[in-house]
Amino acid sequence: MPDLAQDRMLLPTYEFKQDLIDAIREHAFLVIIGETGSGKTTQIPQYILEEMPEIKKIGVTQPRRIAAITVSKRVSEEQVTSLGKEVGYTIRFDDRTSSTTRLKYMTDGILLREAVQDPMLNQYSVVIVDEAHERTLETDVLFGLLKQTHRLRPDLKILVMSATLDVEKFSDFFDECPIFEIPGRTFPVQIVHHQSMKIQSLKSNFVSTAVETAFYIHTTEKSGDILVFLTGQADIERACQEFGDKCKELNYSRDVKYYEAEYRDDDVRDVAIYPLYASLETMEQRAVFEPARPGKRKVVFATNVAQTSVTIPGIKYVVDSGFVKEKSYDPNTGMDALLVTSISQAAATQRAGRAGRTAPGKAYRLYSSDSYDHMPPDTVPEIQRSSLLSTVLALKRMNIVDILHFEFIDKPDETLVMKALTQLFLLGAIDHNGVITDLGKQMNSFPLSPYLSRVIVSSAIEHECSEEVLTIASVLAGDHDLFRAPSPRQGEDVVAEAEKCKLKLAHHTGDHMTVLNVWRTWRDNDESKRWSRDNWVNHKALVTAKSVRSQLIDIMKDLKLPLVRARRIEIEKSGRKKDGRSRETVREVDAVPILKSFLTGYYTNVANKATGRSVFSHYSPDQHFGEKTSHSSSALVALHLHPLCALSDMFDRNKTKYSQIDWVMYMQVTYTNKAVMKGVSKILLDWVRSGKGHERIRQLASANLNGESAKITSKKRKQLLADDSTPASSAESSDTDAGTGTDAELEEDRKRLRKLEIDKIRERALARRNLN
DNA sequence: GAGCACTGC
Repeated sequence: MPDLAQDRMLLPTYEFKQDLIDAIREHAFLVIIGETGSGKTTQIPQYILEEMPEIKKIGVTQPRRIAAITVSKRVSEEQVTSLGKEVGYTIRFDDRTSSTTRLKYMTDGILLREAVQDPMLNQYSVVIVDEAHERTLETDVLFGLLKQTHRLRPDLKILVMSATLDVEKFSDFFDECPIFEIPGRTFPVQIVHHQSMKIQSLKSNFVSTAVETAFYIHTTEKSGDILVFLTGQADIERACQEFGDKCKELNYSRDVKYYEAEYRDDDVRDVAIYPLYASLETMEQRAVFEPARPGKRKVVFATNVAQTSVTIPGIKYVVDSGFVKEKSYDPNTGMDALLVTSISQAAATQRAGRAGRTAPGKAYRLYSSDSYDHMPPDTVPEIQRSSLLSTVLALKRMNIVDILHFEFIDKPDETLVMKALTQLFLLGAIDHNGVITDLGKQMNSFPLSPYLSRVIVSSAIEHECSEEVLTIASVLAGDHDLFRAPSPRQGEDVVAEAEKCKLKLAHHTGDHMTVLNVWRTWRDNDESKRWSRDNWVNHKALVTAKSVRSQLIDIMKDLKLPLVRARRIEIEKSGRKKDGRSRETVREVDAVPILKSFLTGYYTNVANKATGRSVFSHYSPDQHFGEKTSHSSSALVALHLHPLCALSDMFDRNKTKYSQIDWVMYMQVTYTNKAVMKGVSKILLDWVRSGKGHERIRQLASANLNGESAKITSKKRKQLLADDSTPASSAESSDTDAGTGTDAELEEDRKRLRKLEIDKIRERALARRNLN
């Protein structure tokens, strides 16, 4: 049995133990830099535990659930206690702490939730924010909150731990606190740049270049596994294919001396090729983490999962394409853009570092060192490229009313904040003075987007169908697709079979009721994994939804919101003509109250379909008020159905359902090379017009949403709200109702504007990156 | 006809 106590003394942090303790005693804030393997995450909290008996409780945050679990397990072993006693962890759905817990690892989201309950964080004497360099949305908000808490509770110790060297920003933010540097224990990585390649020209062919480079490494470098960073599933599958083809050629020519000579290391002629991205089934992923068999070289084509979330043992060579797929939220259109962009220097460093975990390594960058020099030093923090709806609501809940002047380490764009405030007002979560309402408080209790929370509340108190809505919301809350799509490689029969399964489960009103159908059929089949597999349903999505659902039920009970089953209605179905009679009545859940509930949250996400076309255009309710408000800017973006949507014509070869679509609501829209909606159901426009929320649009202009009293005049606010980057033509067209002009003319307009909008979105996404 | 990565009382 290994001597854990002795191992601990061998870690780089050990020789700084006393200095660290002294520094923590002396200062309220401390920044600690420690590279991977320094032991900072496991050791420093233990030093405090052991050497500072006056400390009550230590909280350590991690950006990922897995890290919170594994680290706390390790530490409880080192402390020779069982997990959950002195040392424990808390993550969503899993609390392994008790009244005796003095060291608690948790996700940053948990601490954020706790801060809403108790802004003073009274249970903690020390709070440690780990992996601060990742700059997650939650960490950034915690920074601001912790600084505020410190003013009220000067005894609270706050430690920020980060891997990057560029931490002066953290220190500056926390009153220029001292920075402690702990040497890491990684191996040197030699960096090789493709000197004649500019990153701009690489963009069109980085996949093939990456494959060639990996192949070059395989044939010329000594043993050691290869990790190739690409951007997404499509890239990765193509790369695996191309690399495999190249290797086949090579094996075919084994007898030819020329090829033989290319091997520098005779032991690794054979390769095992692995794709790695998050949506891979767990089983398919597992093999990547096992060592390759002797004589084989592992070649892994991966997304950014491999940059932060998972570590693959044995990697000696890294190929860095220089690109990443990055999500950024556009407050003007309310759309998420998911675009391939070049990475930051910090990301490049992190990728290269993956080659030196167990031995000296080598990183091949597909771009020149000049291109590297021109990359932005840091990735834009998440808070500057996300919707701030939940964040702003949580801050308002903590009575932080003036969000625009909240102390963020990096301020989000004002448009981003104003958009969140506007939407929260439209949802009824804040009032005219920017103060949270009772409804807003209820909404904040749910671990969901404020849109979905609004829907749930409404289903309980207005539309009497919370049982069903809860189910649908639980599934939609996760971003797994409910159906799995077969790869075309599996053959036409399989594709057809999958489509048949989906058609069988699809509901004619769209995705919401389809979710309910799938859920109930899954329950009827004992929640069996086999049933999911056979019916091309994503089992994981349902299992996760099940725990979410029971969590939501607990919250409903706390809030005293009733759980009500939706009414059943009798529907006449034309059955088979067995005995000459063709009718049969069935009792079914009434879709109307359910869809109406969803509309209370998503009434600004409504689109209508151009006649005979597959394109939708966004509807702005204020068209009917004859005035233009901020959110009307997206009025003419062309929207497309995601192919997995129940209403997509993929399910309906005769396109009967499809042609009957007039108005729809959607839960989400993402722009990649066009704007694609997910979670789409048919609605009636009257439901929108008669909805409560609709009226709030009119009231918007006179509200002081940020809540800073009279600091911003209403004129100034209108300016802030107005989308001045929208082309004038689009602004005008959004004022005129779709009733004027012929269909053909409108279609022309839409086409033209769609192009403008798309260029704008791309431009803005890029501009935001370059700004920072 | 489409899927970067995380997360939540």
